[in-house]
Order: sequence, then C-alpha cells, then structure tokens
Amino acid sequence: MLSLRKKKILSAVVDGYIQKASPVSSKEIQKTCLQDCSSATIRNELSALESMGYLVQPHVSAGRIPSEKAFRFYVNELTTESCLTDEENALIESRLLRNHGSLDEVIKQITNVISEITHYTSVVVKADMADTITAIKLLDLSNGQMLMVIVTETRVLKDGIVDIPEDFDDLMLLQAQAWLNKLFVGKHISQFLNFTYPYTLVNDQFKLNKLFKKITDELKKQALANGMDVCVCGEHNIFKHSEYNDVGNVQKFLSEVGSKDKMAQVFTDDGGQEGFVTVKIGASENAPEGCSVVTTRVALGTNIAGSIGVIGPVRMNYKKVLSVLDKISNIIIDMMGKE
Amino acid sequence: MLSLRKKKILSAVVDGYIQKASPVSSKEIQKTCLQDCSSATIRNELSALESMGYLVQPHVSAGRIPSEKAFRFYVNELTTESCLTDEENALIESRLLRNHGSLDEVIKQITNVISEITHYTSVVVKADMADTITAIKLLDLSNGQMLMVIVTETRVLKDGIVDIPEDFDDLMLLQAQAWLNKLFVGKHISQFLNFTYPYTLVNDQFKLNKLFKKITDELKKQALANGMDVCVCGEHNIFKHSEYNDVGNVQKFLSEVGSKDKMAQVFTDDGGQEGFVTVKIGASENAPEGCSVVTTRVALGTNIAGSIGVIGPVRMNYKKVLSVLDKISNIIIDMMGKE
DNA sequence: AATTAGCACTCGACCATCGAGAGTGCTAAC
DNA sequence: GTTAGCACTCTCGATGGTCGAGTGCTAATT
Repeated sequence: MLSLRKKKILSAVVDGYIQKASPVSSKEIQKTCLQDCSSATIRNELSALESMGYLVQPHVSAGRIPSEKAFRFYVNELTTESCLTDEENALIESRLLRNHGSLDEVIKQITNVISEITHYTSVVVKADMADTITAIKLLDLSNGQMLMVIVTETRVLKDGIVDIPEDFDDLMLLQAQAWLNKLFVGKHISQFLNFTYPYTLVNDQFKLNKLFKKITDELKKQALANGMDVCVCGEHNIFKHSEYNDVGNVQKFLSEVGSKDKMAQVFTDDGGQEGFVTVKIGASENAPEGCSVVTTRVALGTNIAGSIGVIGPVRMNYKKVLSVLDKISNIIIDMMGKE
Repeated sequence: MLSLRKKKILSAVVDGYIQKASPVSSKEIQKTCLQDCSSATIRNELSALESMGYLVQPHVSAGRIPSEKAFRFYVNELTTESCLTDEENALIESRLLRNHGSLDEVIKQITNVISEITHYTSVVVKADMADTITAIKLLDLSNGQMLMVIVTETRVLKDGIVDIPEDFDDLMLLQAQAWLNKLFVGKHISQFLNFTYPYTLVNDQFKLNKLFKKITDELKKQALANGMDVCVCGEHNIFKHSEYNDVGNVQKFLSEVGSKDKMAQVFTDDGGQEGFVTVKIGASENAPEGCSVVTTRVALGTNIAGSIGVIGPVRMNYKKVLSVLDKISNIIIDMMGKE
C-alpha cells in the first residue's frame, strides 16, 4: 500500500506527464503539489516509487516517466466527476439530440463528437443481437482446403479458409459441421468471442483437436471482422500526440485501427455491463502495444448491442475521455429508455 | 525538341530515380544506358537538361533529380506495352473473375487487387447516373444561415450550410431555389462538377452573385462528398515509399485521401473517355501536392459511371501502374460487354 | 528517524570541427 | 563535339567540448 504522500507524488507525475509528454522532475512536483516538502524528499520518494515499478527513468539526468502500472494506479484512483466545460457538454448534447434518421447516421455522429472533443480516435462497434446464426457450412474446396461459411438470418459471411489435414475424410468434415451447428445455431455471432475450444470435447487425437481449434479460431475472426459493424473516426488525431512523431508508430497504429477484427475484438472484450467504463492500458491489458483503450457498453436499440470508445496512446487524457464517454453513454441510455 | 541522346539520358534519370529514390549521377547513367559516351559528356547534357527545367540538383555534389516536368515527359514517352508478369496477370484475372455478388463487393475487389499489385493507394469512384436530382431546397434556418438539401431519386443529401447576407429576403431565396431547380432537376449530381457559375446570369449586383456562387460551390462540394461512392484501399502502402518517411507528409497524404470530396474530384476530373488512362503529375496538374494520380474511366454497369485509379508520390512506378489499370479496365469493359 | 541543503556526477542536447567520399563544373587537349 | 583531369563544393558521419537539467549521496538538522 502506498503512503498518502507517495500517492500524491505518483499522481503528480502522471498528470504532469500526460500534459507535457516529457519526464517530470522533483522540482516540478514540489511546485505543483507539495510546496511543504523539499525536492530532496521528493527525490527519495521518486526513487522508492521507481523501485516499486511505478516509474521509469529514461536516463540518469532526466525526470521520471510513469510506467503502465502507474497509469493503472492513476486510473483506479480517478474520481468519476466530470471535467467537461459547459461548452463541451452543450456540444455533445446538441450533436446527439438532433435526430439523424438511421442508426448508422447516429453512430457516425457519436464517433464524430467523441473524436472531436477528446482529440483521440473513436470507435463504435455495433452488433445486431437479433441476427442469429442459422447455419454453419464447411465446404471442401477439393484442394486440401475448406471454405467456412456462416449464415445468419440477414447475411452470409464467407472467406474463411482453412487447410484440411490429409487424414480427414468427408465423414469427419460432416461431423465437424454438425458439431458446430449444434453449438452455435440460434446464437449470435458475437458469442464466438466468449467461446474457447475445449480440447477434450470431440476427439482425443491431438491432430483433430488442433484442426477443430483452427476452425473455431477462424470462425471467430470472421465473426469479428464481418459479423459486427465497426465505425472508426478521427484516426488522424494521432498526429496531435507526440508519441506519433515517429512514422513507425503511426504505421503500427493505423494498421491496428484499420483491422476491423482487431477493433471489434478490443472494443467488445470487456465486462459487457452497460453504463460502466472500462479502461485497458497497454499490451499487458490486451490493448494494442503502447495504446490504451477506453470503452463503454450501450444498447443502441432493441437487441442491438453497442460498444463505444476511444483508442490512443497510453499517455492519454483519461479524465477527459472518461468524462466524455460517461456523458455520452448516459445520454444514449436515456434516449433508448424513452423510445 | 530534345535530341535523341537527351531523351535517353532524361529517361534514364527518371527510371533511376523511380527505382532508387536518390539523385542519379552521370556515371550511373553511363553504366546503365550510354556506355559509348564519357561521363563528362553526360554531365554536359545533364547540365543542359537542368537549365531546361527537366532536372534539379539538391546540392552541387549530388546527382540530378527529375522535376515534375521530367516525369510528364517520361509518361508521355511511355509505350503502352504491359510490364506485368504472368503471375500478376493471372492474379488480376482470378480476382476479378470470381463472381462476387454485389457491385460494391466487386469494387472492393478491384481496389484490393490494384493496391496489392502496384503497392500504391487505389481508389474507385462510382456514380449512379440514373439517380438524378428531383429537387434542390434552400431552407432558411432563421439564424442567418441556410441549409441546402439535394434530393435525388434514391436519397437526400444535406449538411451544406451557407450564410445568408442580411439584405437577402425570402423572395430572393425562393428565386434562387427556383433557378437552381430549373438548372439541375433531371440531371445527375455529378454534373455540378462541370458547372461553373456565370456571373452575369442572375443579377448584376456583385453581392448576390457572390452568394449564388457560394451556393453552387457548396452544392458542388456536397455532390462530390455524398453523391458519389468513393472506395479507397491500401492507404497504408504509402509507408513503403521513402517520401513518406516524414510524418508531416504522411499526415498530409492521409488527410487528402480521407476527404471524399477531394478524392471524388481528383478521380473524376479527366477526359471522361472510357478505356484511356489519364495521368496527373503534381499540383500543377491538379493532383495533390507531391502526388500523382492515374485514372481510367470504366462503366460499372448500365448507367453507372466509374473511375478507377491510383494515387501515390510523383516518383511513381508509372509503367506498372499504367499496365495494371490498362489490364483491369480491359477486363471490366469486357465483362460489361457480355452482360 | 525523517527531512533537507549542498554538491558532485551523469547524461543528453547542441554546436563546431574535421575528414572522407561523391559528384560536379571547368579547362584544356583531342 | 567529346573527353580526361582536376579543383571545388557539399553532405554525411564521427569526434569532442560545453551547457544545463536533474539526479543520488552525504552530512547536517529537526
């Protein structure tokens, strides 16, 4: 457990770093939040926090940078109180309340406002929960591969291709198909997400298990990429943040954000509870490397599940992002309640 | 007119620069294409070409870099013969010929193959020519602004907002509306593109003319952004080209490519003739700064106009891009003919 | 025992300098 | 008109030196 002073200092480092994007020194902390302490004392504390894994020193004569652990601490300590200005609140409301025909229009509006106010990239993932699976087909392509097709009430998802092992005959393919249908027909495609293949379920032979796992994995990917609508807005906001002064980072970020299945994955892999905001910090919490992902669940209509959120560098303005998402999810829940 | 040797040298510089992305020296040219000349002679020629505006020298001890004028020369000299390998041809064919339900699917496939083979960003702009304008509405928002709405047979385009001058009354608004309807009802939205506002048409008063011009400009922008479907693929390919090692350039490029109206504009502003490939080099030829745009027109169905093409740095592999677009447009024209 | 003042130390950022190498332009000879 | 030869210019990378920021440690203080 951290002493009160350590907490204060740690928060100050994180706050300062979020603001300036450069290492924070003992003197700065003294100025901003601990005038009644000397910088030497703070240095001792910083040193302690470093050895506890909260801080990192890029080099000996630089200040401290918060680690992902520090950001996690910071976010946990955060109060839920909003930091939005009246103008920002008004903007959000006016944008969401003007009634824009179709759901997709509304979603566009949502991503728009979020990215505009937060200056990060925003994402909304939509899944029609009423659109359930009616069949799963495994189609032998006669070239050692099979095509997997998921049929739902409203559409057909294809393009999943998997190698068939040589000792796998037609009968087994049919068995596999039957098994998949038994498991998933009537369910929503998003339920692949929570499904993990149990190795002992079908067959003890390692090879077959491996194939079955491959099939369900591939189906999962398909379901993510095509079964859910992903709307992204404000990708270009990354250029505002100094971690993306490097072309390599930009490239990595854009390729992550551009991949629908990754986004669907990252933005729906949370508690699934409506009204709560989830924060994932860095790769260790399953966000893309160097990134944080903030999401919240919201019903976008009867039987339409939605996940709205923000993706950006770990050095993110969490206060603002959390406030915005909180505000927006409340408005939406409200809107939905009235209909 | 350039001497044969100058042409040879100029082509060699462009070729070399396209390949290496670094200045080309006299010695290199000697090696690659003019063994029977000394490097000194080539230097004289290079110097002449430079003063003619074809070449640029970044600094005195560097080789030459081709100017946009040089690329224009190079492209004009290019023969139409294809430089594609058998594998590439086969890939294109197999991708386009597997029949993918909807037109949008096909378009996705087209952009996909193009960007995959050329390693540039590819764009397809689709315009349903049968979808004509049924009405244009100017709606006074009572706050000194008006909302402009274009109604076509299948959809409603809105969101164009323009200030109304104070001395503009309701009657004039109606007049303006009547005028616009008279001009454009029954036509396709893309025809705004070719429309330029004639100052003397309605009123001699400068102010009103200015407003009318503003309205048509705004309508144009709307028509471009929303009246045509723009499909972009392979944005991330820019990272493969060294001109985009700089974050600033990446940002500029992505913001250009991300703006639908700019893309619709750039990719449809050509002769409009089917089967011919148009090349725009650099800002002076109305491509985005530092970029070249290669396009070709193709009917994507009865009454559906399409423009398919590639956008990338001026230092583009024109041989390949032209070959690919040529091949693809031929296939599509063929496909359409059969239906 | 915790805090603090003071100081030596370290390291990055910035700048100037230097030499090597590339490639040119010019001159004079062919 | 072409070419060999050479001086010249400029970039690039390496080297070194100074400055300032910020630390860690020590010894004194509370």
